[in-house]
Amino acid sequence: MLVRNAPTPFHQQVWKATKLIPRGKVATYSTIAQMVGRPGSARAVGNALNKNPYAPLVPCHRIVRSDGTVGGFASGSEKKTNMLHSEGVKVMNGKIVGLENYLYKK
DNA sequence: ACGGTGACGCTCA
DNA sequence: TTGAGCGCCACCG
Repeated sequence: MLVRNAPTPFHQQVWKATKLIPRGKVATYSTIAQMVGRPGSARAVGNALNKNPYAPLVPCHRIVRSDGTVGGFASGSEKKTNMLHSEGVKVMNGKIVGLENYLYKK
């Protein structure tokens, strides 16, 4: 069947790693990929967050790209930008200002 | 400095 | 079941 009614361990790790990000901090897809033990597969991370059944539970809006761009989000990148502002993260034109300042690393 | 392509894991139809 | 796409990143020319 290949149709997984249950999420894979990889997904679980992605959501867990995302929830580990403290408020006011952000992380890149690559960072999350390394946290889950799948470096170089940042695509799978983005896909997992997009399909994550715990959308309000997982702060997927804290996940940004390596260059600091918010990228694309399911609920609308503009809304995410607003949420990031509420957390104290400076975002300008869909891009994190001082990404390294807010970048969360393991 | 810039642009385009390859590549990984997972999901959808 | 198989084939193709995705919220990407890194490398190469």
